[in-house]
Amino acid sequence: MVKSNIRRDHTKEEKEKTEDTSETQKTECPECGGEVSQSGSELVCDDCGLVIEQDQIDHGPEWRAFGPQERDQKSRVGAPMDESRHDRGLQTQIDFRNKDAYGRSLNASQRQRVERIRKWQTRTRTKDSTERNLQYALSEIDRMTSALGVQNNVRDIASNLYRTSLNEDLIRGRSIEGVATACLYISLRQLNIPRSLQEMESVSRVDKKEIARTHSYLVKELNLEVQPSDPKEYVARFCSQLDLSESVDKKARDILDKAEEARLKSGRSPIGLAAAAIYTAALLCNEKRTQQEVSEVTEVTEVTIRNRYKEMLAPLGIEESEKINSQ
DNA sequence: ATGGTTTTTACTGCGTC
DNA sequence: GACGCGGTAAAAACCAT
Repeated sequence: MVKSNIRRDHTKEEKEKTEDTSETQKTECPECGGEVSQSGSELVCDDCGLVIEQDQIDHGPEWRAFGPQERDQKSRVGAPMDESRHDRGLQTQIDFRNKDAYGRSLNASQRQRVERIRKWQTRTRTKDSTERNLQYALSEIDRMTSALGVQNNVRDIASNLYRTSLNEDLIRGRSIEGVATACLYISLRQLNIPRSLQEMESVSRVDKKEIARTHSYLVKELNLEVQPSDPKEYVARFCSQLDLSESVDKKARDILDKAEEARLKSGRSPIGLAAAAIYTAALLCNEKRTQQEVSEVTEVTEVTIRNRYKEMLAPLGIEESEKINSQ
């Protein structure tokens, strides 16, 4: 039901206020420019009678309540679904106590009955291999997210992704671990908090290669959009791992911006670029870290850092002399 | 499969502390 | 002599064809 009855006799300001919250923003008639008002489920021009909109969608509940208790009774919302549970946290729980709703103990036959129901409840909760698969995968995703120390929303997105790949029958012939890790990897990328394949490998039970393979497979099969990660997304994390100050962090981002202008990014690994930028930035800020130290936390070889660093020096023209001074 | 590009591995030489 | 760093060649990985 549309709240037309309230509309009619409102003063102008109040009318505008209510219109803001509703889905219609039109205040004047497109034909004659006259004032528009709500009539039943239609939006009608007061002057010419033109029906501007009909069959509007009411986003409110379809029931009516005449008091708080009634509202509580009729409301059907409850705890949110939890994507990280194999049944989204919607399973039925049967109390372990042998008491009825009033707290009285059950008699022998009732107790037997309840025990039988309870037994089947736990048996059917994870009813087939699919559900067991899901349960295992989700617990793995959970384990890996906490091992990586990222927020729980990542876990939910990864869980959801795993669920859809399971529904699409993409797991067949692949390890549950591999797919679970790939899902997590993709989710992290989508949320712009990327982790390198090495980092994924360190928390997963499968090797880098399989993660990468499964990742590209999932991306292809599910038509996901996973754009290459931005080197800047790694900077903050690596900087703090290296105990570098804010200014280095900022400098490294500047360097990456300049590197982008100089078209140095294409084809190069984002992490390699980030590593070199951090190395250079630390050098310029007199908080020097050795190539080896940077290499250790970024898991990029010193050779790559050197090569990127060398390339970056040219576009940073001014910086080169500075660098020579500091040495 | 293949060829081109990038990264890694492994090693050497140079200068500095 | 250990260390940081720059360089190199070859292997491995990666990518598009």
